[in-house]
Amino acid sequence: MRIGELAKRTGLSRDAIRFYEREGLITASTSREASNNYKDYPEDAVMTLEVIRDAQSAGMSIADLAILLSQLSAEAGEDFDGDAFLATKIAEVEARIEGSERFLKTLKDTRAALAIAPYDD
Amino acid sequence: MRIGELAKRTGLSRDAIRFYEREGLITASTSREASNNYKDYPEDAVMTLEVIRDAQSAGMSIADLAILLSQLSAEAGEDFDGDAFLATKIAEVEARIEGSERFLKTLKDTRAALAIAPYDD
DNA sequence: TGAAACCATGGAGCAAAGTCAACGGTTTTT
DNA sequence: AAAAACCGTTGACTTTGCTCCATGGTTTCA
Repeated sequence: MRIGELAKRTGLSRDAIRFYEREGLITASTSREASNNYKDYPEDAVMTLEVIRDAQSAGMSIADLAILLSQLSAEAGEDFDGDAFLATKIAEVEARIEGSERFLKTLKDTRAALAIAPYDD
Repeated sequence: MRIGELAKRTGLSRDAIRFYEREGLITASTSREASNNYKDYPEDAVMTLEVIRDAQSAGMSIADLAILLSQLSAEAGEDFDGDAFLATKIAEVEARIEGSERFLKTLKDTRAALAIAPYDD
């Protein structure tokens, strides 16, 4: 598919998608039919971009994602030690979720406190 | 306390603490004993900085935090409508946690997939 | 058959969240 | 009493993750 459709389906801007492509997070075939020089993005780019979105919620950087996505598509048993990297990232994400949940509680408590006596001046 | 101790106790850099102070997230009394011009940070700055840390895990911006912290210390019943703001932020944080958890699952699945057949080439 | 909409590339620009360096003053340590 | 460690202020700089602009070619719609 072309970039416009991909943008529509993911809700990302074309520029963001091109940026991710430059960073190696997704790939597109370019020289296919040779006629125009439009790029052709594979169907699964949609899913990859969704993973990227979630990963950013979790605080992953683009650089980390480039490594992680190569792990995702790795054949089991590369010589690169992806397991240690994955273990580190899992721990980081878990820590972030914990921090986020503490903060969520702070927000909710604050809201409750403000709700109890909203106009007692 | 002085900035050095605060930095040590929170694990933040002095520069980061000064930055947060400039942004209005914490306050320090400056003209106290008039002798030196060192700032004096209150005990509860430690806790505030910990909240800031958690808030950043949750993806809050400094600008949002400035508003939120004023809510935190607000007397119940200000005329500013903090409730709507809090509700929005709660929804945002919840969405982020969900995204993070989806991503965490992706990471764990990936790790498991790589672990099953690590060296079957 | 145009006009409007789409595409690629390259590079400049931007906001956020700090970091770093320099300067001159103050405490603390030795 | 030095030296080392700390403090405040100012302002420039850095990184990250994009966005925006200009240019020029390609499809698609009316």
